[in-house]
Amino acid sequence: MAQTPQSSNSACHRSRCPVACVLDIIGDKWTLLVVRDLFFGRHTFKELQNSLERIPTNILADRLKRLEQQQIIRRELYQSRPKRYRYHLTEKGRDLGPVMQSLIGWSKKYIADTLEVPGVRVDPGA
Amino acid sequence: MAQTPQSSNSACHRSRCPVACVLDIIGDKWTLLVVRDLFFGRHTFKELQNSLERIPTNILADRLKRLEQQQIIRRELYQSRPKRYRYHLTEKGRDLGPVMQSLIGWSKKYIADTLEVPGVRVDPGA
DNA sequence: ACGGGTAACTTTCAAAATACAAGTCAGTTG
DNA sequence: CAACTGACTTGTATTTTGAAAGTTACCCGT
Repeated sequence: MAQTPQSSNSACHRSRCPVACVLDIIGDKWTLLVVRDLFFGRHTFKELQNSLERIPTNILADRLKRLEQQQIIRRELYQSRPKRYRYHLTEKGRDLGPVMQSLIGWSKKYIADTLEVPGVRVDPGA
Repeated sequence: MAQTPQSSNSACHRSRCPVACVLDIIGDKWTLLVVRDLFFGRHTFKELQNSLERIPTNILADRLKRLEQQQIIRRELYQSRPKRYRYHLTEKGRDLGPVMQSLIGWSKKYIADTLEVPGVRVDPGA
């Protein structure tokens, strides 16, 4: 266990209900889409920005910041002369896989005409 | 199958990704908390309003309206002289159970000091 | 050295969503 | 008839969002 489970729940303000707490972290329209893209092999700001739903760049920057604060993702400098970064899911982030899967399962049952999801791309270097 | 799975996905505007589609429906801070309360035995407007996180009444009214439009819940008049309503999950709504469970699972692993969740109360009359 | 291009953001500002309080409405109870 | 209840609705201030443009740091070709 790398990411210290049971770390301080500073983002948890509305109540101590586990559902409310997790929604305080990922309960919005964009956060889980960023996580989805990280699961599916997009890692740079540009790649995330160019994904299907065209997330506004200010929102993307904000969500990446929050996800990093929550230790759901990690930012890694992969080229230092023009500084370039790559984002990766931590163990805590990868553990959102089941959440993603359950959402996809519900979607496929109840929402028509959704796209086939590619398999999760586990990145080799993590 | 009562709720016609694969019904029109009118709420699905950002993209055809199943994750994006489902987030367009339940991707906000309050919707899943209302669903949680319905799972756990709260059914009237007043009961939902008095739950742990004290959702503002205008937001609650709005979310109930949307959830009903999506056929995730059903509104039932249970007393007609002073009109009183009860809200219930449909099959489509109850099928959000696994989503809720996966969220709770993640929460228990990564967020400290969350409350114990009571078992889901399956209401007898549904 | 200059102009153009790229990645990763940040800033600006209008529009939409949220939060809080108060008000409405139908009916019931004392 | 006055007070109360449940189920909302309305008004308004605050916050978040979204779209576009701007910034910074660097590379490349000429």
